[in-house]
Amino acid sequence: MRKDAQINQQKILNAAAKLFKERAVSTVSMKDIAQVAGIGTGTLYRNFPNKSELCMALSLDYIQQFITGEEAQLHNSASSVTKQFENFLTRWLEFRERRIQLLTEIETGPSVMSTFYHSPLYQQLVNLTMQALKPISDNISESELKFRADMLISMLKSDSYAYQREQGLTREQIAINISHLMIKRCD
Amino acid sequence: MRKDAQINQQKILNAAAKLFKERAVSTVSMKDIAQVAGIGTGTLYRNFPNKSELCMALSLDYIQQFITGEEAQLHNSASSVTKQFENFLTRWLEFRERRIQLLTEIETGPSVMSTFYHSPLYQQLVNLTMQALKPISDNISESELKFRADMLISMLKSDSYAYQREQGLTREQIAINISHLMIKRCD
DNA sequence: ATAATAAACGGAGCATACTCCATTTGTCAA
DNA sequence: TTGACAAATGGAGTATGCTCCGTTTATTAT
Repeated sequence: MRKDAQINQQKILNAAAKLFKERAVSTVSMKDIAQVAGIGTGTLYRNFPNKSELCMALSLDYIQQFITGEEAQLHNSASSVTKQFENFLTRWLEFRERRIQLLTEIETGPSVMSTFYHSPLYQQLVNLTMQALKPISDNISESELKFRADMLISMLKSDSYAYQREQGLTREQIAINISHLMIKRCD
Repeated sequence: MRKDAQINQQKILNAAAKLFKERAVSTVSMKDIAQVAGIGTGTLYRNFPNKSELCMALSLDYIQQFITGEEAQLHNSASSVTKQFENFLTRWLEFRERRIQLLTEIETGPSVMSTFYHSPLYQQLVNLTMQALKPISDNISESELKFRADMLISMLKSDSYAYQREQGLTREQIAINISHLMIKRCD
């Protein structure tokens, strides 16, 4: 990679981060970002083919941090597996709320779902979710575990989650409902 | 409502249906639709505030038919509740595949998720899904049943479903995995 | 019939995502 | 150092969703 290209990529990321701090992500246009970065829109689009992918790049750090934090927690088992799973869900929902604008942009990108699902970001998320699901899923094949992780992530996407909140459910109630749904109880 | 307005609304629906038959939904622009309908774009947008809502209006009939058909089936119990639920899922997935373009347009509309979730279309879907879930969900509150219906619909949205198919799962495998997930088994 | 008015019309115009390609620039072999 | 060229640049241009508002039209009261 040429040196100027690398510099421009950094300029873009800085400009986007700056603008996203100042105003709502959805109100920042690609032109704005190019302008603040001091480059042409063509250059912006070569680096990031669309706004969603730019947001993905910006989310990488955050997600990384979340995952690292969770992997540390996962085996600090101070409570029942059920409680542990509920806590994991709650923290994931907290994270979503904190980064809701970026995540919404990523998840609603035009045809970017195809990109998102094939990104390392998604892979890492699936791996973490599988680890969280494993203790509460006895006798389950690896492929079915993967399926459930995909479904769990799908259930908690921005739109769906926002709708549940709007219906009056709290974060905790959602976490509990989800855990009831995912945990095989035999009462 | 003024007579001319009603006529124009019908002209729009006809034009859209015609164009959507001829080429992919995503390649048909609102301008195209207005042109074929023989009206101005302003008129088009007064009738349908965006493409997603136009697609919703066009889907109404299809969904209605599906729901009517299912309500007839639901109580024709020739098999176990589990099998019945699996069949319901399979038919829902068949329906999705047949109408995938319209449904994708509806589900990925910009900020239209808020509209979609509050549409009668979604309410009907939730009601049907709740009916299908009820026999396999013992001792569950009405609100939790609603939650599960929401989640089931969320899991099977276009993006998520397309991803699973791409991963190599067949429609039947997806139906089975979902039913494993939703049914409380105590083996 | 006619006038008054609210409702609907339509297309010019705007904003924004994204593309195209003539021009510039960094890199590297000779 | 210099020449050649692949790589990168940038902004004009295109497509499309959507809005605004001056004009037209259906309806209703008189």
